[in-house]
Amino acid sequence: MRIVFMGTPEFAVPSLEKLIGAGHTLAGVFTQPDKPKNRGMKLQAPPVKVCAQAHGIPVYQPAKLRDGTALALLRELAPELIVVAAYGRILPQELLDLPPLGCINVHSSLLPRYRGAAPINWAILNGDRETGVTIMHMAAELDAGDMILQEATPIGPDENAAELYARLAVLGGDLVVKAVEQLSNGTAPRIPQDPAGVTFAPMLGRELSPVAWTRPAQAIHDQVRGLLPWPAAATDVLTGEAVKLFATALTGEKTSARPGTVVSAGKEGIGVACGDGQILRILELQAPGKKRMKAADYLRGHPIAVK
RNA sequence: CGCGGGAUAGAGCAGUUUGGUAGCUCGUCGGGCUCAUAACCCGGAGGUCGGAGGUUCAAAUCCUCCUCCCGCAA
Repeated sequence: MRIVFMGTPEFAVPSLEKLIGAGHTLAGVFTQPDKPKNRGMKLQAPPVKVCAQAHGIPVYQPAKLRDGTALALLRELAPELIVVAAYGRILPQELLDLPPLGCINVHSSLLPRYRGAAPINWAILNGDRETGVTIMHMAAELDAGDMILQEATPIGPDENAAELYARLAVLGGDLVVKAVEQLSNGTAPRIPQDPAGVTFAPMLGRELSPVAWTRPAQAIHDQVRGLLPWPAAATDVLTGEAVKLFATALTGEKTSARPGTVVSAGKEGIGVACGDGQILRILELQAPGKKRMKAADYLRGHPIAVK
């Protein structure tokens, strides 16, 4: 099938690669323009661009989708179907209407739950035990279109959002290939989303980082896992400066210490008292200006007083 | 030229201001103690102090340039 692919970050790469692998004709790839990012404000090419170029597929990075040039370009490319995966822009109706088979989207949640920008993170932050990937038709309203395929996967008790992100990206790639196949032979279902089950997953922000140790250990464990790789949970109970937490472990051990108290520090990690009386063990952290390291390594150069 | 921090033994850090024999905690190796141990005691190995120049009798330390890493901001 003749397809135009639209996507930007790492999440979209497996979908693109699997569509190529399935033998489809990629007429073109749309991705966000290179943007000045990071230290030194260097221009950074989106992962999808790198992947597309490696396969010799023409890459387009329009700054605007509504000035007519994108529409003209798409007419020229004449795709039967547009596949979108984390493109990061809203497609105007005129683009949605262009391909004969329409536009489909790879979304990393079990819709109608978690419409929006950060579904993977919110599934973990809320303590969900499973999530998944949905392939759906695109509608004017964000992530609200009729569903074609959906696949669930359990969330591991210690799995973090970065790991889950990678898994769902692959799952989404497999699923989108199936959906394209069904669309091409006319067997694709259209399952409306149940309005009663709709929830939203807004973009993450730095304000989610600070850990409130008065919360239960499980909730903090979820926070640490859900906010990776960015913005990451952070706490200042160790040294007074904000330290990012990359990995924690539930111990099941009880303490009567006040929440936020450091009750142990050794090669097992750093134990901190939580609101429900349980001890949460910090396994991996990152101090300002430092690299991410195991808690035991951190302790060698930064002795911590245990109360 | 967006702002800032950093690179010293396998790991994490101190030492740099005020140049003068390379230090701490841990790991590692050997020995000892012990019913036993991730505990304790004794001893050892391991570092061109990120790289290249410069100043100096002498540079981890002062000057110049480079490479890589991290935080903020976007």
